[in-house]
Amino acid sequence: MPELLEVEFYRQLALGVLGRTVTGVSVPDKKVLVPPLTVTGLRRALVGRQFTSARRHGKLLLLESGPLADWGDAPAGPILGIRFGMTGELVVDDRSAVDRLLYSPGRYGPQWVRCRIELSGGRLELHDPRRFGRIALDPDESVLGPDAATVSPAELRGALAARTGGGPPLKARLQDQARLAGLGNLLCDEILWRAGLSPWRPSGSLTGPELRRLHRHLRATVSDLLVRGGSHLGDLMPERGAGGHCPRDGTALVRSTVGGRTTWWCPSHQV
DNA sequence: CCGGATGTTCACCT
DNA sequence: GAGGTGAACATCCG
Repeated sequence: MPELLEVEFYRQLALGVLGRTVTGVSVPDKKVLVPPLTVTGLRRALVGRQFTSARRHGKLLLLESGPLADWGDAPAGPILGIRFGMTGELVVDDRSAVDRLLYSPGRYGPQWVRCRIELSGGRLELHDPRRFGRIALDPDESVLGPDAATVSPAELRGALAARTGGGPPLKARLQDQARLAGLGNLLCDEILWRAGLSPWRPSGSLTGPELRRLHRHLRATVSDLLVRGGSHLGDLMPERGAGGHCPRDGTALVRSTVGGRTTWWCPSHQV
């Protein structure tokens, strides 16, 4: 997916639908709806309302809807929650937010539109070739940890704290959305590479200075790659593959599986 | 044809 | 209970 950075771009794109009225809903792929949500349920929930805000929590995009009428006491509508899975992309009025994804635009297929919300003057669509994306109403945000883009040093320390032993590998814990929301596979590799920390370090084994260093690089990497335009534009990314070398010291990168995900790291300076 | 892919979840071990 | 592993999901791409 779409990690935190891409979802943030989607959020910015979604700002363009605020204040416009939902006129219809179609769901070419029913699988995207999280049970018990149905097409008619989604339609009844949204048609006639306007989206009032676009928020993001980790990799979850949240579109809040307003009341059906402009009466002062009419209740606000539900929150539309969108998860993008591995290949999901938001398209608003036929515009996408990200230049390059794995299955990227330029290769748009109408067959990949999994959900479409018609709005006055246009539409909001979820494109998703691989069909891991999901849409829910009023998603439970309480299951998510603090957002990685704004996490404080104390919150990061808490997220990495181990209850038993040294804890799981650092990278596995950084990707645990219940502890810290928003980091995915690529961002974690880039952050750990910049911070000079091995993905295998037990998450609870970091010293005070190492925690501060990780926090600094985490925040800096997120803002840096937000400017660059995506998770795939990190310094490590071009070397992240067979035969790749560390851009910092030239050491051959090592491929491991950490927390179930392919991990590329420098055995020389990531300790 | 095969392996792998920016993710989540569940079953099954230890 | 915590944590690890592997598989499943589904589809496309190199």
